[in-house]
Amino acid sequence: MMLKNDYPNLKAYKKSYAYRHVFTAIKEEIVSGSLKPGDRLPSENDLCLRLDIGRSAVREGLRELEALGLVHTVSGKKGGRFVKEVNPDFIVEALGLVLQLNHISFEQFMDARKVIESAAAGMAAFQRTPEDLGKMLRALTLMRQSSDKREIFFKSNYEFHKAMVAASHNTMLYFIIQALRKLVFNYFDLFTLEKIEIDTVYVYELHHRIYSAVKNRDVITSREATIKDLDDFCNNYQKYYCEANTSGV
Amino acid sequence: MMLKNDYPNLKAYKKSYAYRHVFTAIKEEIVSGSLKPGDRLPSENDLCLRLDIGRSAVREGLRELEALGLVHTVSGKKGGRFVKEVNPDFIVEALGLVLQLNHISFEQFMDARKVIESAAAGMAAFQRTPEDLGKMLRALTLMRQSSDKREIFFKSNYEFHKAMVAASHNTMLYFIIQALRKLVFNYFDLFTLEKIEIDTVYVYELHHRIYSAVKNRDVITSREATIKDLDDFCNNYQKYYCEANTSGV
DNA sequence: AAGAGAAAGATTTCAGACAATTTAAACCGC
DNA sequence: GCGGTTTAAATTGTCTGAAATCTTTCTCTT
Repeated sequence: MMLKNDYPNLKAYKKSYAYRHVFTAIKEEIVSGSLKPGDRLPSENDLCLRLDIGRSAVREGLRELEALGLVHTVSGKKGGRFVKEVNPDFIVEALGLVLQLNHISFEQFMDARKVIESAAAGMAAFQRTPEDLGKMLRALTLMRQSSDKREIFFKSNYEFHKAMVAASHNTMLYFIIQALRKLVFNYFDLFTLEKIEIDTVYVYELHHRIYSAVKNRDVITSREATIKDLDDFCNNYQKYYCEANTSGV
Repeated sequence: MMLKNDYPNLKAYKKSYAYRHVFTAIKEEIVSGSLKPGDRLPSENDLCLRLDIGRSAVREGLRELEALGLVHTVSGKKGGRFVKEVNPDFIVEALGLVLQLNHISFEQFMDARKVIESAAAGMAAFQRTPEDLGKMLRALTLMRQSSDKREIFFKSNYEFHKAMVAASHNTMLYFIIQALRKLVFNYFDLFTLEKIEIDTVYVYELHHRIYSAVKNRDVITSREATIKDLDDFCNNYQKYYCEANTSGV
């Protein structure tokens, strides 16, 4: 037997499956930087020719890349596959699955956030640069000015925390925390969030405390104020969540 | 025109793409629990018939599930797709991409681990139950007994930390930390790790300190000893990594 | 000039055939 | 009967060609 395979197959990828080869080949190009965010991948047919692989295998490989959030697909003319910006979306997806599959409660989730974000707050107080402080201050100022515009207030609150975590200068931590923040909106009852009333003056002052602590390199206060902020959020959520559950339907 | 679509299409999924429908449908079944870990999914052809969707679309949907680590594929007779145990593998993948794409250094990565694991150590000192202590003690005992067997020593070290993090009773934190631990071996120079010499008596005593602190609900010591452990690891790695780089090729 | 409609270029889907992989059963030689 | 070999079966993997769909762009009519 084994006549067909007497000679080595010219397709080097044959050690594994073809779709896997597509995945690793393109991932390599992205990781190495020869494909940058925004770049467009060759069309499916081009990839077929270039890699000497059928369309279905190419498509499956691309689908994996898409699932991992490295590329996104646009259909239609001028469409194609484009390399995505590095983003925490896949971490959000991954942690979201953990959340769902383990039926993790809101409290437990928030506990995790508290310890991680407060740690980042401590690091920020150590590592912050004047530029970091500038970004935080801009977001803070916007918070004060937009106390009557809920949307903008929330947005600048978000930006403040983003700047604060960035001030820790730890990219790993930054992505994990960003992912956890996004997760709140993806997996917990948004309707309840909508109803939460906020004392904008109080919230502003609390955030100003965080800002001052980071500025003064006061690790302790920076951590404590961050925990307080998340605690308030947690209590508010539960308060309104309970009210909704005991009164309604 | 538009004669064909005068009547609503019976395929409800048509709001989106077919492969997406496959993905969400099966993900739902897994999340809801009607498909449990170890269960086998219907074969590709069955899914084609059941969902009234072509095979390539079914395969692309399944490929996404596989990329997210929800199922794994076995080819051949008796093969098929099987639901995987909930595991941190896809978090590892996600964080690994962040690591690679941002060219995060070993030091920065370890800094992130330090703050998160020490936080978990603090929580463990609060939350630990007698059962948790039992698991930690078993791993600790194995460490002492296997001080001359490097493999087993490392393994029980790993188990000790696993038990410690589990004692925090925070599943979210548990998965994140497990993922970070695995990441070390996936993305940093393993050869250097191999060469690290360890003072097993010292390491044992440090871990015993962690154990005692958790047992005595001593949050501060629990955190500090955990940081010390990671610091040692970090220093050892860098020491041998530097030696390798300055002496060899 | 504006809007409807056709064309273009890409992805999406489908159907069907064939290849590869793995397991299980059938078949032999002894 | 036993052990090894061959064959068959079930499932995933791959390839191909055609058609459908989606979005942009151009064109033509009004």
